[in-house]
Amino acid sequence: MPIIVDKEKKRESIALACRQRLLEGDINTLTISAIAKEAGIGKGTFYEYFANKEELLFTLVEILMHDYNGSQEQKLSTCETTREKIKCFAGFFYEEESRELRLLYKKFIGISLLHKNEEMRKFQTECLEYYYVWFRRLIEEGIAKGEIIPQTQQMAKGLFAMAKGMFLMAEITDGIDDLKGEIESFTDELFDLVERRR
Amino acid sequence: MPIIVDKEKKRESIALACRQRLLEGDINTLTISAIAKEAGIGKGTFYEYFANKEELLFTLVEILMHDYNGSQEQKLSTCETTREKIKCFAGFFYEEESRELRLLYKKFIGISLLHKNEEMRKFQTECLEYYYVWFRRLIEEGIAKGEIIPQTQQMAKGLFAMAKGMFLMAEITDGIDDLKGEIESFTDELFDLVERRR
Amino acid sequence: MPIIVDKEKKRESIALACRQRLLEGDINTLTISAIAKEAGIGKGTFYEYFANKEELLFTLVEILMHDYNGSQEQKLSTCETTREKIKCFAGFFYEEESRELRLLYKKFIGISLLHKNEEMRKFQTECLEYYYVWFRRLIEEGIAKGEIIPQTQQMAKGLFAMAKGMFLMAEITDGIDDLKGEIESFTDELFDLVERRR
Amino acid sequence: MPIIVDKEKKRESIALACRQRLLEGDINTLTISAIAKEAGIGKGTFYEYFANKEELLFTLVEILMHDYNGSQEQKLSTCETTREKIKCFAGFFYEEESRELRLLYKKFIGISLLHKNEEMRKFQTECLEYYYVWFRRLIEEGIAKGEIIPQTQQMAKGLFAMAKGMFLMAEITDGIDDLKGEIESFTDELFDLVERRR
DNA sequence: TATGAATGAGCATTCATTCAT
DNA sequence: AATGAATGAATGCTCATTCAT
Repeated sequence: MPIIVDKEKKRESIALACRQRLLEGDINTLTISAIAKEAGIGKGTFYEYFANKEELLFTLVEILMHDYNGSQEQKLSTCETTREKIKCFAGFFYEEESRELRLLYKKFIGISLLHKNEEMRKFQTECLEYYYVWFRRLIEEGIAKGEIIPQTQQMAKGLFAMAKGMFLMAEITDGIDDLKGEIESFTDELFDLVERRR
Repeated sequence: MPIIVDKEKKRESIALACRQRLLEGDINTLTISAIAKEAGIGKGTFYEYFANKEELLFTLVEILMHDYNGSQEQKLSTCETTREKIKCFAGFFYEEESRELRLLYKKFIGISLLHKNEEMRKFQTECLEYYYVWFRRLIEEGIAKGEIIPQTQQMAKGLFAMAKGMFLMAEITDGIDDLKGEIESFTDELFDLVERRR
Repeated sequence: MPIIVDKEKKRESIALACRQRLLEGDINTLTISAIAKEAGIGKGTFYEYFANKEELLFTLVEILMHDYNGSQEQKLSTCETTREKIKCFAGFFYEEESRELRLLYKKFIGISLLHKNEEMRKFQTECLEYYYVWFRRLIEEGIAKGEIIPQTQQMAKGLFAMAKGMFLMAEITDGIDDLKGEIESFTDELFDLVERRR
Repeated sequence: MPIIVDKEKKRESIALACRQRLLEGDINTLTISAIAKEAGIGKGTFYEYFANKEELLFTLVEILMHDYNGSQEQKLSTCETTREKIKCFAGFFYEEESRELRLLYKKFIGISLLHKNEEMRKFQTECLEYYYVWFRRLIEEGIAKGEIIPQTQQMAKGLFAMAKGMFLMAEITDGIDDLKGEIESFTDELFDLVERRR
């Protein structure tokens, strides 16, 4: 009888084996040979589990994202005010905890900007949707609790975009020294304006 | 008597010759051979004017940016309110006029996110500074004229980041249908909050 | 009690399972993986029944040839004159009935021409002998019945070669539109010359 | 100023350098690396002159064919009767002189039978046409000179096909010991039948 | 007996870069 | 100054075959 392997488990283990290399270098630097060596498998074996290098990247992001989401959900539940929750949420862009995922995400965006890859686009859209829905729910709760004014709802996407834009600017220029400060201060300013005075 | 060629002029003409190809495809797609053919020069000649492909890209962006800045300056001078000026400024991210420059800029960011290129980083920082200074001046003028409240100053970077983040999200996902609308509506909401009632 | 499988039966069923794929594509296109999938067996199992892909091809040709020979024998028995019999015999090269076998045979010849494969050569020789003996018997009968002159005997191989050559030319060039017509007309011309006037 | 090479000359020299290898082995055996080594060039250089391996094969056949055609034309001019000319023509299939070309031609047919290659088909059709036209002219001359009866014209293609079929059978089976004898004897038999008695 | 996971040798192809002229 | 012929390192990918179970 043949050896039966848990394909999904092995996929993940291969992806995880490349984690360090993928964080350090560019995906183009990571050759199939290197992947195979890193994962301790043969070159041909890689293709038994992935159709191409991009798929490996997807898999890795999915794993890291799944892990992160869990811990993030917990963290959010400890926040009291909406303002805190938003800040906690934005922590993705600067907290140590999400460093790896962030690094990968950054590269993801890079690839997306350079290549017209439909798979990638779909994946990015899904990620965005996922977090955006989450984010909007925070705002809704804030409004429901009377913490913030309803107009804030319209600003949700913009607030979200601000954090992302800030992060990316920080990544590619020397113009932003204190990313956390910048994001939080903008958020605070905005909240000072939209929060109901009580 | 040797023909004296204006090195800089030739550099520009070579870069400009690749404009179309660079807009359409990825920079990796554009081989040195293709550049040479496109510019009507020999492959070896390329290396007389550029050290590598990135340099050609820099040159092209500089040219397009220079052109754009001129027309943008004019346009801004016709705006009356600060709010209008900001919107006009953000037009970079969606106006037809800046389409080409935007496309290139997008690819620029992509490359910057993927590779640790010091040259690139410097260039990006300069670009950012250039526009950011400009942008802040708009805000300052608005405050001076009493159109907006002083706190807006602190929000300048964030507003700027929002537009950029919005643009990039639109580029890599299907989640933003109406980029112009999104940017303008956030700007409007914010201005409604920060504008001094007169 | 182990299940006793008729090895030969299984060989045939595997070969037959690949019939379609073998007719459509090149033998190099048909990978061992594909064979296994097509036959619903494991890749390793293939090697239990065949030493290599060529063997599978042999088996398939043998099966189809055996079937064809049966029906051909019947058909020949309904022909009256030797001329008709020869034509019926040559039908192999253009009749719908033998299409599949012909297609495979063609590929067989292709392989034989490209590779020095002793197995293949033996197989081809046997096939040739088989048909040639048959063919010569037809001629002999014709002579015995007084339909054709004895010299025809010497021409048997040539007539046979003509049909094959015609077929192969038709397969590899656009120079022969009406294969059946060409073969029959040559045969007729020849028979007009060799037939005893009665 | 750059080095200017006669592209056509170099193409031919590369093709010729592979002559031996191509005659000995299969075209699949001849890797690009081997070609490069054989021709004393770099692997990349091969692609400067040929789009793929098939093109190299074409080129080689064209060269050999061109050479052969010249000497064949001469030989034919020394034949007196049409019968002799036909035999001389058929010499292609067994004379020592055409051995190399024949070997290549055989492989050509093999490839054509195995793959649906439009380029190849075109090439084969052209070769066939070329020789066939030549062959038919021989027959026409024979008729004009009153050596053979007009019906022979109709048999031209068949005679041609016979020689080819005979040759191919000889190549792939052990059934034909004396190719020259077989072709000549069939031709003789036929000529005895079609030649005007004088 | 049957299997399918694992493998790695092997190949075509690309392209930045060099350098003789 | 300009050129383009030459190059070979580098890479993604395929697939027949093996073998532990």
